[in-house]
Amino acid sequence: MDYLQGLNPEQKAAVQQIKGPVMIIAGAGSGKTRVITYRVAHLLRSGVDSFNILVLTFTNKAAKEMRERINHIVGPEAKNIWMGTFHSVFSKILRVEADKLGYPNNFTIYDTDDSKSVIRAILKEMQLDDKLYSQNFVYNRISAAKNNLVGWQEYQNNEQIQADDFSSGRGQMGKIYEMYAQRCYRAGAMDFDDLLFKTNELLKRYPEVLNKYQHKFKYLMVDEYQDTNFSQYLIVKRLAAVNENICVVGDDAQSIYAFRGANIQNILNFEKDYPDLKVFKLEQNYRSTQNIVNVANSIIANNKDQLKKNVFSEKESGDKIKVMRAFSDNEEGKLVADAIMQQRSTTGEKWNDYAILYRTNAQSRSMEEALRKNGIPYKIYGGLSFYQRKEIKDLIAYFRLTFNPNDEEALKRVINYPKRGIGDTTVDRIIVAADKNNLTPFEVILQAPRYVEKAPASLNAFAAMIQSFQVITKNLSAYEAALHIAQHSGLLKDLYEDKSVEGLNRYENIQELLNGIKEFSEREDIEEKGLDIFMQDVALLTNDDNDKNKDADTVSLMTIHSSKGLEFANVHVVGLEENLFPSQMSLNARSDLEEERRLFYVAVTRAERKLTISYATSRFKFGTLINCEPSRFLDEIDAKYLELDFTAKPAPSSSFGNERTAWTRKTDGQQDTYSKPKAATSAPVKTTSILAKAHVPSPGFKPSDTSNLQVGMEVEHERFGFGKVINLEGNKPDIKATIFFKEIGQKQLLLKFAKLSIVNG
DNA sequence: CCTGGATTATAATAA
DNA sequence: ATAATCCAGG
Repeated sequence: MDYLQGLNPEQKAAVQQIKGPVMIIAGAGSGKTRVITYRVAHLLRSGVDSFNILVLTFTNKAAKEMRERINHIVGPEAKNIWMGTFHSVFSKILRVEADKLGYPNNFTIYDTDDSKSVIRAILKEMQLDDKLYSQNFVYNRISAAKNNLVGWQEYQNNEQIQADDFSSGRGQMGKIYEMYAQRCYRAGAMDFDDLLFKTNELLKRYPEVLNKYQHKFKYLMVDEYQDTNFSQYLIVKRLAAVNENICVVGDDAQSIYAFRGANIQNILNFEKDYPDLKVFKLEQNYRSTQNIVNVANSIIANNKDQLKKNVFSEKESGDKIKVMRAFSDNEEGKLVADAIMQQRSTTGEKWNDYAILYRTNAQSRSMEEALRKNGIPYKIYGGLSFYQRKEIKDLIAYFRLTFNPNDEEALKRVINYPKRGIGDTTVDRIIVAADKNNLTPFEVILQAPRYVEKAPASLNAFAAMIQSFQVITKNLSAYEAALHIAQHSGLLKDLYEDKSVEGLNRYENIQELLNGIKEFSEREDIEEKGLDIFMQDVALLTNDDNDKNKDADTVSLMTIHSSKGLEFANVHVVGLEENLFPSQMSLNARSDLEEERRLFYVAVTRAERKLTISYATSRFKFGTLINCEPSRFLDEIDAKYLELDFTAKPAPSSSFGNERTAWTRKTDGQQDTYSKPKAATSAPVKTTSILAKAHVPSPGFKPSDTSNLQVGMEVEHERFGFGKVINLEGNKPDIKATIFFKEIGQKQLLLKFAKLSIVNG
């Protein structure tokens, strides 16, 4: 097959330029993926060994799609090509080389939750103001530092950074960063940013390792180059330094990951780093109608920072862009669902031809509800992934602990789940002892009586259980090992006994995970199939988990970020409101606002034939109804491309009770936002705490020994006041007393907890 | 040590 | 609206 046919001259030139540095500036819909896949095919056809090619992408979705397409063109040889996200490719390399950096080769990968949990623990220990040092702020600050290759030592020694931190009253940041790095190191764990940060360290400190990979990856390709951060940029630069066969593909207009440290300068840097590079510009859009492309161009024209290019379409001009106004978020969902319903019935398109794109995951709810009411099948991409569910994380934490007992976050997660009588107090003592004696928490537990006061016997049992897992999993397949751990940890039983709907669901999820592991055990295309191997990639998996419904005909719902690279015949972009899109957080800096605008550009350019934009004049946020203004982005579009549809009327009262109340409320003139009144009944009931404080204990109040308490005795309780014992029941440590208090009436108390002073007996 | 109700923070985007 | 966290009470 001649793969060069069907490419336009510029595309063809880019595909054929396989030597030296190449930059492809690819406008939206210009056949970028096509060029990359064909270029790989061309490399192979030109005699390049498939083992010498590395293709880097940003999302799992992109990597997967690219692999499928390359498979399709070049056949089984595609398997040998290294292809994946930055994170997955370099975690594989670190698995081989980690010992050089002092990490175990089976290091754990901490996900964002793990990282934040470590930070939370550190902040608590340091007793810092959690307003000033919020978990998110600290996390983002450390992440940004790592993405710019600033380690904790440099962080502490950098005057500029220190000055910034001190002036914002956060002088302890450097110390927190240090502790965080050391905690992770002690736990044998790398966070997401470490996967890139440590790769840089590796390539910098070990020239022979760098050399090895420079010669392995003789040909590099990087997709979405505009989204690389400094850390990624430097890895690529280092790897490419010898052969300089590097091809980057990107579109500055679609740079939407600055929040993750992406630096649009990397595209400009590229020209400086490789003065003899060849640049190709793909400007013809093959995806969308002229109207859609024109609208996109008119949007992006509002940005100052951009490379010059002229994206154009030669398709028909197409429909105008429809703008719908709704009165609430729920009504917006209804309008969208109705529009899809109606259009599909006249055109006979498939559900697959429709996508709903939004700025934030939280907006999916009103859309989902409306689709469900109309019986429209849909699939949500992104959001909470399968591997982020609590029960899945719990079981995986057991796996993690088995292979890396120093994994502190996994330990904290399961040490008392299912309940085995090891409470927070004991865990805190273990951590303190670990810090003091420079041990890992698990090492402390192994010698609990020596380090931990009042160590419960269950600690021993717990350690023994984990050790038994370590032994047993050695000789079992991944599936058998996983099942063994699920059963013997007690987790499976705990979930089985929960007969609630959610409990049933959780149990099924565990079964699903086990099934997934079983499939992995039975794969024939890989050599090693232990549970430890399965575990290596789990932290990097996102939602493309078990796509058993992959081919189902459904409407797609996703954030604009995750829609990048995809295309749909009909696209609804919803929630075009000030403070939502553009996001409120973006209004302070021009650069942030421009990124929002590029995001809007990405959204618009997903559409092939029909684009519909909508906004609501009010929506619920944090359970409160707020008023919304239409987005400034709407004003930026030349009106000649738009068709306004403001026919929607406020919904009738019956189905939108909430809103009706809200509107009525508003006309009171009392308030312009409205939240549901607190349940009226709750007001007068605040029993114990209010009443209890009414009693002032007698001076010199001291709890008595109540082991010989008898019915009829009079006692005083610190808060409940004076009372008389009217009944005693139960056995020794759990004796329950029924006492009639003068002020508040009858109460039942457990003697081992209640502090009672015997007044007379 | 454990539980459930009250209180509080949270929703900007992804690996 | 809801998940995480806190805290009193058992």
